[in-house]
Amino acid sequence: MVNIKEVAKAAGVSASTVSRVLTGKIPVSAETKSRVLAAVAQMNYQPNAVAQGLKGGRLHTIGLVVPNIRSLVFPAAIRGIEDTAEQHGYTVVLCNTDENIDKERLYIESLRRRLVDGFLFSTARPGHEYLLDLPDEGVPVVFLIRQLGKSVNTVVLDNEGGAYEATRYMLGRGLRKIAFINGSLDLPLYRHRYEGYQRALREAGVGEPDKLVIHDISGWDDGYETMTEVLAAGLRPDAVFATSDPKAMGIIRAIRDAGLQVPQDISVMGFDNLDFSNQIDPPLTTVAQPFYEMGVRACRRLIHLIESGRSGRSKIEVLPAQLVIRKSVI
Amino acid sequence: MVNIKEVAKAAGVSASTVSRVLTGKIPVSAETKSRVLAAVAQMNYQPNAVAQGLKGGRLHTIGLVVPNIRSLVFPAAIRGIEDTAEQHGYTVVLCNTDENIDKERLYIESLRRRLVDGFLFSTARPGHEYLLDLPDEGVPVVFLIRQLGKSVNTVVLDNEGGAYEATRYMLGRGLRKIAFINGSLDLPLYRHRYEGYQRALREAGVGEPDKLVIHDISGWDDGYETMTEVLAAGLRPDAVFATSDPKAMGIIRAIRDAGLQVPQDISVMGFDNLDFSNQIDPPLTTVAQPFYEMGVRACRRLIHLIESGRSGRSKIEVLPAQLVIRKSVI
DNA sequence: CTGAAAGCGCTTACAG
DNA sequence: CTGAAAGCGCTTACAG
Repeated sequence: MVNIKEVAKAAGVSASTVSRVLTGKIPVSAETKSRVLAAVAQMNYQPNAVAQGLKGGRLHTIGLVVPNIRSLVFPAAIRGIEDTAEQHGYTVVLCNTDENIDKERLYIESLRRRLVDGFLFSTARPGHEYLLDLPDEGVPVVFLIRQLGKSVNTVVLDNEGGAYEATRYMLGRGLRKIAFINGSLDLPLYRHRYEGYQRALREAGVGEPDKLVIHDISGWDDGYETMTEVLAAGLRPDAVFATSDPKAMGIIRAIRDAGLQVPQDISVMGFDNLDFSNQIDPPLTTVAQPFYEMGVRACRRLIHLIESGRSGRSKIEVLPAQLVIRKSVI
Repeated sequence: MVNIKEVAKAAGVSASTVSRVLTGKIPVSAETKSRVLAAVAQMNYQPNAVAQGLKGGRLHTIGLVVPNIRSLVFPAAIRGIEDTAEQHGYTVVLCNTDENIDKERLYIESLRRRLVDGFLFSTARPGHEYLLDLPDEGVPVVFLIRQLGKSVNTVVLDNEGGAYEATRYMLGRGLRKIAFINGSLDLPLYRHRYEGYQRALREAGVGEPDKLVIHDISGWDDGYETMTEVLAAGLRPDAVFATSDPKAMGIIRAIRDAGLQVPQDISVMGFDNLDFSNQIDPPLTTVAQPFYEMGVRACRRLIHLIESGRSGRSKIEVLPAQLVIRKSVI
């Protein structure tokens, strides 16, 4: 690839001048400017980003660390992140940790070697408190979807509010015995969903159903097994609130395999509104997360941190959830 | 972050020596070596990868360009790529093009500015022939999943063989009138699936069903509409071979919405074996693509290209497909 | 407005 | 085996 010296030579100026024309901050005479620009265009010159990075200390690159790229929730957010990064001239480096803390540490270590100007994490959870030290070491960091403490800038969903609305909706449909099949309470997002569910029940004067509030369930297979056990135990909720769409999918399968119908016999509420949630049978009534928007906000905030050079007061931004009514709740 | 000079000072040696200890190719006395290593460990020194990249010309980074990260097929391959890259000390930069050629060009341009040592593309298709020029310009390139011409190293599925086996299986189940709902024939992968289907029919002495071979269908909604029209036109295939799982999902929905049952009235064969294909009702019989393995092979090949520094003879590697029998074919 | 010089943090011939 | 020097390709004070 052609470098700045060759361009300078072709334009009959010094390398400094070429650089000044391209960065555009320092005045250059119109005449030389056009000469340089012509040479740049003609030689198809692109400044070497690595050299720029070495000089300026920034490579205009963002490290995005997600627990699992196959989980369907992260790809949606990634698009928002990517689009925003691109608009600001940043490139996104994607890292998948499999929820493995050693893998995460390795990535952070390797990317901190100047390859990355800042990090976006969707992997925050108890046990990962060391992430909280990064800002103090001068590394710009934003958390996304998952939160941990209050000291780091974060973009999350209003999980409590979303679960509250969904539960209220089910109560409004006359459903009373609403099972709650939840993820791990280690994650604040599942804790908050549980709190939203509890608040709605409390306000309606309805108690939590016995043996039908189950935590620590993850994914479709786990959802399937859990619901199969619930039904095998002779428990018959009016509805099941699954705190993720994959869980809802497994739960629907279990209900059907038990010879019952959704929503005629048991209603099912999901949470996420993943791409496929409209495609299954019955189309899933669920709580939509604005994944794309969360990605955009988080990325903007990070770029701001990077470019302003100071951390400022950290802020937790909470985006509203939205109930999407389809056919899985009666 | 601490730099090599500070480490050198702490160890009482020159920067050159620190570098030599760390790169390990040039002999250093055991005594100084241990002194340097101690300083490195104590100061937690990590060489600045950007400076290394500027010097050596390589940043140990791979650009991965996919058409759509939300499509469910790419995330599976990405894991294989990422794991392989990590093993070899490479980082993956993910780019999503939305099948938009301008976006693709922009990414290539920005990443070629030395940020990336080579590219992995899953976006090859007619109209993107300019990708074929990259190897000639000295950029290591490997195509993955999609192919274009024969001049670039490529890792793809045996699409013809997979479709052939699937069709043979359906014929073996006594199904004769097998509709074929396919993607765009612009992509060799769909052309090859069509050829496999044709070969199986031909060998069985069964003709292609009238009006039931439909190309250019993409995704679940398109699949749903197409199948709805087929049924509305009074056509009643014994089976439908959908050349992607999302299409199969939409087709199953359409069949059910028309008051028919899968597989009792109409069988449905998918293609991909995505994560959710086992979760839907009925669990999908489909052709599995070894996405992870394709990612591994493609990434290995690219790293080999990068490190050997020569392009060698390009090779198209074809991995076998595997029929996964579940419940959607009678 | 413009050029020559210094320097970003490394690596690697060149001497010794 | 080890240090001093040069250089990777830029950018940016420093002179003029």
